Amino acid sequence: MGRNRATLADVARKAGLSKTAASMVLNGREGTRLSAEAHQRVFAAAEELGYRPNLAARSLRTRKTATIAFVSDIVATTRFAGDLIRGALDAARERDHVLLITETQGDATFEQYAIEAVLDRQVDGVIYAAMATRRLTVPAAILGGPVVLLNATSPDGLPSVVPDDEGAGRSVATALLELGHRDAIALIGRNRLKEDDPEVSLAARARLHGIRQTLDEAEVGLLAECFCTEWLPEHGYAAMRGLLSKPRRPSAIICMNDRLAFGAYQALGEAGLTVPEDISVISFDDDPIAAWLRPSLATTALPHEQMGRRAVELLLDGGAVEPSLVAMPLRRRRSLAPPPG
Amino acid sequence: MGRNRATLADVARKAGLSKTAASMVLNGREGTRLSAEAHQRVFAAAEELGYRPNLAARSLRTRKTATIAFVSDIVATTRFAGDLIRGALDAARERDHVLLITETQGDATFEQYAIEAVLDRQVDGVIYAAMATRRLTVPAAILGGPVVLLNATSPDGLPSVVPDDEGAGRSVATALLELGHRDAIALIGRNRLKEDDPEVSLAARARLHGIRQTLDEAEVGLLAECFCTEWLPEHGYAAMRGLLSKPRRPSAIICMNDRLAFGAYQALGEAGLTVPEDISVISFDDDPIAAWLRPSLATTALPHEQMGRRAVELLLDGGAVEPSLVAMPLRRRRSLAPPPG
DNA sequence: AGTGGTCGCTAAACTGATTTAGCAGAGCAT
DNA sequence: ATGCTCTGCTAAATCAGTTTAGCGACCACT
Repeated sequence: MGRNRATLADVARKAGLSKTAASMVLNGREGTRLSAEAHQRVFAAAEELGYRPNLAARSLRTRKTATIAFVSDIVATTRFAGDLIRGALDAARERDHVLLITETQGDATFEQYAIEAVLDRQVDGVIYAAMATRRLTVPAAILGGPVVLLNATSPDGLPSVVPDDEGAGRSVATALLELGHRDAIALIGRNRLKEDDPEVSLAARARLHGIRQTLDEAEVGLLAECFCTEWLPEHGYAAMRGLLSKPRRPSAIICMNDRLAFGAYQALGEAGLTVPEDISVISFDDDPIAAWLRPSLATTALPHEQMGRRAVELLLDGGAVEPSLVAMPLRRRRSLAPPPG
Repeated sequence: MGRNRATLADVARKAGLSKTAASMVLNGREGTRLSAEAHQRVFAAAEELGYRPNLAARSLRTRKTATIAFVSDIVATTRFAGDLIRGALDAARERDHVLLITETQGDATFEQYAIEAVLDRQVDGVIYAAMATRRLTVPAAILGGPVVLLNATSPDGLPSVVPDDEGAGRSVATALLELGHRDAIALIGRNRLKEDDPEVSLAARARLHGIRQTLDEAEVGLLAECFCTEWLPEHGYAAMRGLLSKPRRPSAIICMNDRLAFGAYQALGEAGLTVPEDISVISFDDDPIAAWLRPSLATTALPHEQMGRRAVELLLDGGAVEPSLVAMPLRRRRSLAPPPG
């Protein structure tokens, strides 16, 4: 790859100057007393030779690589990972940096390996990302340089970027209250594990808290709360069937994520009920399926792209130490209507 | 990041040997005449100092970086990208390599930038990936070193890895024939643009060809073929409604991808028809929603993870020049049944 | 005339590895 | 005693940049 590229020495020779002069000119160093003419000659030579610096050589001296490590537990399995990466990629490009991506798959050996691999390559900093918003402990090895946690927080007080799930909970509840829903709001997706163990999830607790807080302020109680062992369509389906078997039918359903809502839609369809005329549905995440459902599903979007971007900014530009909360915008779609009757 | 790491010189000093000796021992060079004792002393010293080589220095000399560039048009917008990357990541790790990921967003300027950024970093090779299987022309700049096309082919005859869409077409048609479907099979998702322009898609034509070939051999014709401007749920929905408005109802539907099938399910549900008792459905991709649908959707899986892996193997280990076809396994699920009546 | 300062530039050191060329000593044959 | 080979090891060059220290020419001032 890239044999016979012109070197700085070539440029210097062609410009009739020393390597030192060429280096200084090309790096735009202030305060050198090189003549305007020398500048021109160097630029012309570099241009003509198609000179591009060898970054390995440069970083050997400067210990900078313009490379950021993006270490995550699981890249692939969530549809969101791509957005996280894309945001980071964009922000990195704007700052002339590039991303070295590795995955630990939640395995300690792989993690060890991944960390060593990136540290050996002298990355300028590490973004340590989790695919589910949660608390985690970062390996000591990377603490030697800048680190930003993405979609995670840590007890070490490292800078971090997380979505504002609590705000999303408030948005969701507010949206229903504004439509006039009061005592017949049901919740699908309670989950003790996710709510109580921050190493599993921070989102569940925050979403629930936001919802509760808003409803409490309006002096509204939940009609029912369904527990689900996982947040998958089948669990949403089962929960919805359970709700429909009860005497009082809810006027609105809040699902803890879109996949649950997808399952709820299926149960509603089978029961011959119509969204939103019979029941409104709203949820969290803005998974692509939310827009594909009929009727389209109102939800609050996980701002993954923005989060990825923010993480890079925090890493390179520095910034706040307290967790950086990124707003989750409400997507108003057709699954919302005033309560029937 | 990684200040005060031990250098090779430190190891050599501690072992009471020269840098040369230390280097040779640590690289396991054959044919050096260094004593067993010298080997031990070097290993011990390296271990004790926690020595890790500075890869910038090494690659300055060797022009190898153990780094592969993964350049793609669009990482984020498809749920599949993650699998492609994951497969590549795994294979790279097994070979002690690491992935530098960049995205061109289909923009020529970004592409130029991305290519320069990775070449400047002296990557050992480039994987050039497309998110939709298609033909493309790779930028001349990367032709200086090893290149593998992933999910794409090029006129240059570069090594490439693509899914076996034609085989998938045959699997799909065969599955229906085996169940006894004959003259009432309809197809959703014909698309002239995708079928005729290889720079847009190679999959559409190949899938169609596989289906046709198998049906022809069984002397079965398609009951109907619906054209769709895009392969999104709404188009599948519209197509399915169209089919249902005709006098003869199909016994089975082949959708060109799972999103179309999702839309078809919605139309079937609204029409009060049951899958698979009234109509069987089968499609392509194995999008996560396929398993989530009720009933679960039979489909042929895009083997993205394997493809990513294969691309890295081809790049590092060399191999066949003709396009490497990766099989698309059939996922038999509940949406299949013999024709009614 | 001597001194000091500024200007415009360069030689050489330095980064941390790999690699080439070759040296000192031992053993052996002549 | 001399020449030869083999063993076990090392000095120094090299990769392509950045950075430090400083050199010679010219000018102004005393």
